[in-house]
Amino acid sequence: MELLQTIKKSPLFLTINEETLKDIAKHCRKKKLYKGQELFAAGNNAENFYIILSGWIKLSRISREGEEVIIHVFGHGESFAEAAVFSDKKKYPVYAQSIEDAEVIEIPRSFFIKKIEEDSRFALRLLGSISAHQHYLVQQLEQVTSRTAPQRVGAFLLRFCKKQTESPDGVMVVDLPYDKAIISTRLSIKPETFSRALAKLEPYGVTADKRAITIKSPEALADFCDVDYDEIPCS
Amino acid sequence: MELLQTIKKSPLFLTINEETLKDIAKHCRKKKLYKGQELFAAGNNAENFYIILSGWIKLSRISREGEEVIIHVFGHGESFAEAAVFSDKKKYPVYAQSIEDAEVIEIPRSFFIKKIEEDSRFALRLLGSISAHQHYLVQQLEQVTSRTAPQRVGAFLLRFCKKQTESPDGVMVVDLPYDKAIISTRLSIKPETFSRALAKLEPYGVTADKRAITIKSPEALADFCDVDYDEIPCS
DNA sequence: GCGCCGAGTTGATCCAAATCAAGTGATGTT
DNA sequence: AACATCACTTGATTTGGATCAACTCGGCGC
Repeated sequence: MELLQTIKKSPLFLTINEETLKDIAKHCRKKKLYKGQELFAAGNNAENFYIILSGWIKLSRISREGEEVIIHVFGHGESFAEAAVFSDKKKYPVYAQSIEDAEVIEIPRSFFIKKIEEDSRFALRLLGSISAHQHYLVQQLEQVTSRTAPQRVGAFLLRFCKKQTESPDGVMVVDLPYDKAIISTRLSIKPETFSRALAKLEPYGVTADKRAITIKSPEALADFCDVDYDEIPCS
Repeated sequence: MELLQTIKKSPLFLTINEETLKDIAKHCRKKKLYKGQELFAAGNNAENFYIILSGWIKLSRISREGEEVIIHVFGHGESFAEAAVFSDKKKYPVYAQSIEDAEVIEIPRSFFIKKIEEDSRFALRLLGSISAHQHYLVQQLEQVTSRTAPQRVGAFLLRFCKKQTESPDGVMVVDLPYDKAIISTRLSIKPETFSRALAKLEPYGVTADKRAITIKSPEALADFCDVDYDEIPCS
């Protein structure tokens, strides 16, 4: 049962025993979304938070002029909207939309509060999760404020792209997770700028073939982007 | 006893009874800081979070080139560093420094975890507080990404400055809380740009006299800055 | 095979903010 | 009173990214 497996692996439920996990699985709902479908709108009452079974969900704000700012993009196994659900106003501050066909687990606040009352570890797990989101936002604010477009693109490649291959000499090939237009909006640059920024990384051994990006020198790229090499997943 | 009064008023301890509040006050430490003193550094073990008794504390990151990015500034009665203390790594991700002579209440994580275990409302209060911080970061990311410098300055005047006076015809005078250099760094613009941006708000009825800013038409300013007028404190 | 559409790229130009430099006025020290 | 320092402002110039336009290429439908 895929839902139970995903719950088991979620950091939200670390250290929780199997019986309780099964009980949780019973109280959660699966929800399927097609590409572009809205899960919730900014201002909606925040009754549920979510864990992703498949696909990608983007959280965004939209200005009065219709300009979209992507705050975060979440993928398989990740949770989101916890902060909104436990905020004082209990309203979603952002729009949630699926980038492609997706499936999410919906966890009701009322149910989770009962769990917290039974066992405070649930609260601590939740705090851990929200803290990770907050850390990400701090990083993004720093990136947008003090890094150039090429640095931001390079940091994205190193931090958020799944490795396809990695050879002993350090050369790696990573996959862009979704359309370049989504990536560029997430990095707060325009698609034309994304193209130019990617091209500017060629001196650091970066070449692109559709969604497959080859990085000949990950450490040089990390240095250029002012990214801690130790922070890169699986490096 | 000022410490107890501040704790009483803190949203972290909303609905907690007087006896428990007194007990909490006993387990917390006061800490005095002089202007420019560092409270904690990025990477330090996060053992305590804080509530401010007096003065201002800024949280910032510093790039390899030494450029400072101010993530947030906190003032009287506000709490900070909760997320770091309850994160998985339990390390501060930012530097904390006092902008001027300040005094803070230090709350140990171990003590607070005991409180959570005794009464889950402590966890819910903490979640509310961290959610508010996260909401602020989302707003900042949106501001930096899609608003011009004058819009950001105007939004700051409306949202974060204490009202000195407000007359029946809507004219208000607000005070800048600290140096313009700190404000400009917080808004991710340079001091020269801050000066020019402030001047550009004159058509919206904004005039400055040292730290006192007169806003003849707050609603027009709110409209220009794409700020919800309803969101402005005490409007 | 052809036409259309979407995703992405490239070229030319513009502009908001940064950078660099110099100046002003208030405050603090001697 | 004189001088130094700090906070801030103003002027001139540069620049990274946006904007606007046009193009390329691959996928899809007929």
